[in-house]
Amino acid sequence: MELDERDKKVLQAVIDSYIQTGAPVGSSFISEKFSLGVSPATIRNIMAELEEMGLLTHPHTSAGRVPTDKGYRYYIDSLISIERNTDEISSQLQRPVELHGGDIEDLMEEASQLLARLSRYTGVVVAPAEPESSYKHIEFVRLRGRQVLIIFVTSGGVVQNKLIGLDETLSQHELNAFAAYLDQELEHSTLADIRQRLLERMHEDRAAFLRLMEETYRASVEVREKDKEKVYIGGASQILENPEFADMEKLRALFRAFEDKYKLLRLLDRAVAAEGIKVFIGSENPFFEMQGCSLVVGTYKAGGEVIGTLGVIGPTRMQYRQVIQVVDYTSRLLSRLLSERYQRGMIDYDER
Amino acid sequence: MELDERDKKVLQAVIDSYIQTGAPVGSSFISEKFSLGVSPATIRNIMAELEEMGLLTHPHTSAGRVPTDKGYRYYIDSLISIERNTDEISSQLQRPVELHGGDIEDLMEEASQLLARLSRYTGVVVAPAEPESSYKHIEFVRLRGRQVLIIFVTSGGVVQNKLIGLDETLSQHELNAFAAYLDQELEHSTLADIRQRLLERMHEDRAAFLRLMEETYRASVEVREKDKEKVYIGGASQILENPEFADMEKLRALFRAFEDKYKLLRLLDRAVAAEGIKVFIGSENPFFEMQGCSLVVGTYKAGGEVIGTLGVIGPTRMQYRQVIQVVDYTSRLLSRLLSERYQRGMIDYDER
DNA sequence: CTTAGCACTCAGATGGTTAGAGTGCTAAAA
DNA sequence: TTTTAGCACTCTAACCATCTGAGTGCTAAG
Repeated sequence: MELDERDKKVLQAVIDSYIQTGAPVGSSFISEKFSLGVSPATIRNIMAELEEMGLLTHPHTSAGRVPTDKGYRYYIDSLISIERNTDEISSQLQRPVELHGGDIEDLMEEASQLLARLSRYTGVVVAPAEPESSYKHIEFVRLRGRQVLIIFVTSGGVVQNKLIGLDETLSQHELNAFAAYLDQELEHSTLADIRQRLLERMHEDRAAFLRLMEETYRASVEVREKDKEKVYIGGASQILENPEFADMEKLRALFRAFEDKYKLLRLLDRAVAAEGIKVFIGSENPFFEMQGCSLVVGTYKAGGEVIGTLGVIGPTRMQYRQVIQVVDYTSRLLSRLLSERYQRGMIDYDER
Repeated sequence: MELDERDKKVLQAVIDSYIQTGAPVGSSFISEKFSLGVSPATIRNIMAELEEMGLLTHPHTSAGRVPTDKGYRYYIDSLISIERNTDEISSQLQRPVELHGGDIEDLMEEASQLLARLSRYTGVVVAPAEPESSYKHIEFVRLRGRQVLIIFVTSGGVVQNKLIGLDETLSQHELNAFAAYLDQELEHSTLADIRQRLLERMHEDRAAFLRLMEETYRASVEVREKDKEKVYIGGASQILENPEFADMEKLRALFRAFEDKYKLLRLLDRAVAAEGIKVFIGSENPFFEMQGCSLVVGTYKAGGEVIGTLGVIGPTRMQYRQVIQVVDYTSRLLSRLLSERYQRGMIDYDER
């Protein structure tokens, strides 16, 4: 695909205009608004070339040109230069953004909403994966009656809790003893190990604690599941502002996709590999069979390590330049906050 | 408002038909399909009366009749008899529904999705309020480096956790001692008391624990906030299936309302007072300024006490009879599960 | 290689006509 | 007095024809 300078300029002009207005772009429009110093006729010739290469299309004979997915791809890969300039975004905000979620869940929720607010599309954040978490601590708290609260803590700081009712009364003392026993038995085990060992123990141990073990086992399973599932979506309603979603069929498909968190997750996770920001355009993505939708994904880190992904979903006709900046900005912001929070006292982060 | 038997039958016929088809109902249609033994002309006269009373309207001169909000109100209050018959719903399901969420959050999420699935509209569940929770237990777990996990447990079994980084290293031993100290100090205090006392102590105590106290204080504040906020919405996309939401403006307003959880919460909470099932039609509700939307709300209980609300949001033209049954069914189901879960060993619930 | 000129195409707007559904009213029938 | 048949009237939605304008593609001249 060899485009000379002028071809590139025309392609860029068409895509920029189309992103702006949403209407097919005609040759005379380009010739007038962009000072390329050539007549509409020449522009037409170039457009015809670009169409031949599959970068533009025609809705119908007498309409202007519209970018294809391939066109957007080229646009993003070669034409726009993204300024990694957080200042530009910061200055758009009346006051510096603050995320202050008390716990991680709140923080993720807020981050997804921030993405939505800044981009005017829909924000998505996938909670940190906890791949190598191991056993840290268990606690049984006796509440009124025979209720016992199981609190299961992993080395990564993930807490799974579960309220159960026992068939017989156990004192707090007995519970503590049993917790201490488990702490000792399971120290440093991985989640998989824990499950294995608990199963073994359940065949030997006293009946009184059987139920506790059983439930601890379940809690350990749920740690994994819970973590896997968490996808935060912010500003889903914003996407309705875009005229491209006037079509009910499309809209329904999109919202169903939002509800199918598992698919979204797989989609977002593909971006984890690389550290930069990735853009998936329209049909490019096999997991998200949504025509007309693009996705801008980035990652966030804590303590120098990539631990999760976040991004923006919008129509293919998206303000890519701005959105890429927004994702970049938010990913840095979130990374900084997480690092501050987790590592205070260990590492000094001073990139404010 | 005195309607004789025949008037009522006509009103019911009109509303039933309209709910079914979504199209304005004409006099001849009623006369034919419902065996009232009168001619269309008579039906027309009756319809005119009903219109005068504000129970029906006219989209335009030559169209059939459509119920007004007032009409629906009358319909629900006086015309439909709801069979509290869970069998009818159960038999609609291929297999009995099961909710099996590991923790409460999962359970609520599943319940909202169940509501949506059964009703074909959108399900909403408000998490149990924890009005009178008091202090139960605190735990500090040392993770790697200077990270400490604070686990704050209330008497109701709500767990708030928070990961912090300290400026200096404290041993697990020291942490335990401090936790024991707090356990003793704060035993049986209400949340408000705790905050009060922590603030007092923070002026006296050793600097080393100051940070811990501070964060414990914050955690106690967040328990409250976290609880307040949780609204689970299931099947929001389902509402798109209804033709009445083809109007983008309406749709946007609705989805924005879904995102404004706080408002939803206030709306749902109004239903807590009474135990039965309530229906809010269209404009009847001041908090939810949505024309064209109705809400069917119920409550759920644990151990005989009402602890939360749940409901279905759909268009005013809603299958009320079915939805009321669905809400009733789900509320019983959820109540039973919660009771089993919380109270196992204390009370025997055997209404399966 | 560029550009002016021109015929051609097609979507979308405009407007008039028609068919059909359903009403309200009146006067006759029960 | 109530019900009903009959009929004129109203309004929507669908259909069709027409028109306009935007924008193209092609050709031939610059």
